[in-house]
Amino acid sequence: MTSAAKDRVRLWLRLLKVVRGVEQELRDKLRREHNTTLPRFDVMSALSRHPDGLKMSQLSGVLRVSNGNVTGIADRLSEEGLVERVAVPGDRRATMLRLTDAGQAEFETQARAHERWIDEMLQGVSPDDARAMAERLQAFAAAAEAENHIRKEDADAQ
Amino acid sequence: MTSAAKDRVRLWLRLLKVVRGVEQELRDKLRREHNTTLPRFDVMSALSRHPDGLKMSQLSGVLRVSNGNVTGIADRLSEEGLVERVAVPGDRRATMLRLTDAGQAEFETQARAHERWIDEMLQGVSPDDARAMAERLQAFAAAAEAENHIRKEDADAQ
DNA sequence: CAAATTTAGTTTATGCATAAAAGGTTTCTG
DNA sequence: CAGAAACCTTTTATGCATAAACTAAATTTG
Repeated sequence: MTSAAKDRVRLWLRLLKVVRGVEQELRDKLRREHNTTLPRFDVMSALSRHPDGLKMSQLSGVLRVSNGNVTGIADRLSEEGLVERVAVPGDRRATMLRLTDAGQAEFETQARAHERWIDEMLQGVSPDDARAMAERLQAFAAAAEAENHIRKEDADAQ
Repeated sequence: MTSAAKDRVRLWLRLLKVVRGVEQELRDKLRREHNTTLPRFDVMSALSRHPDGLKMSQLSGVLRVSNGNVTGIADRLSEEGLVERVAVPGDRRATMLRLTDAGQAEFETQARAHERWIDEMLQGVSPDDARAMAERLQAFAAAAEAENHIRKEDADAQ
């Protein structure tokens, strides 16, 4: 392994460790404090950015997960009255998923906590460092997109 | 949200996107080219660093996953003859898990490919940038460990 | 327009992940 | 040393993730 390869592998292992650690902490907090999960939060977050709702296939496209996956999460959120399935006029195959009023209110609470947790957990990163690293990552992601065909944009972008 | 919080949240979203992208690519390659998965690779990697084997509880500790989780992965690897359960003399509750010769050979092949993939995917990061980011992440992880109680070391460290 | 194809969503089978309960063993302790 | 406590692993129940099969509806096309 060349020295450059070693540097890259080391970076990857650090990235993985930090991201997994923060993600695990977020999962724990969501479970303990809001009785929910990251996948459920992600679904509600996507729906919150599309107040008119999203078709199931659009939702799985935005979240980059499989169709069948979204079915199950939507089932459970729907049982709790946080989302609802709405028929699409003119296409009886499709259904829209959208937040109920209760779901919208619940999500806003969760989203505020989510931002706060991230800011707290990343206190050890100065704003300057945060901007610098975000820029490097952005450049890398753009290059990877072009070259390695790693999937594009959206997801949870602000 | 303060400007500093915005910078941190933006950094987090970028980190998540990049790490998920690379991880997904690794999962796909492991599946397509070696007919295995990241959790299986992680188990074999840990065992490879402990040639005398690890007790199930040590293994779940090192990998930071639950006990029951390791049971299932060990079952499947064992069915394929890649790992074996060995009785622990003097403690009939415990079992050691260790790589078979076939498992060790298979892991070495996979590990070489794994390193190569990472180096390829991270070509867009210069060795200097890689070292700089790794150092920042290391400092952050150390601070988080002390303050936020995010779990400690080992995992897949070189 | 009828048959073939494509599209939208769910269902099924499998694997990974957890928490909680259950099963034996070992160790502690009165 | 006998009962209690702690320990090690597996089992069970639930949720997320995929791929592949399936159902139903819309679209294409001969």
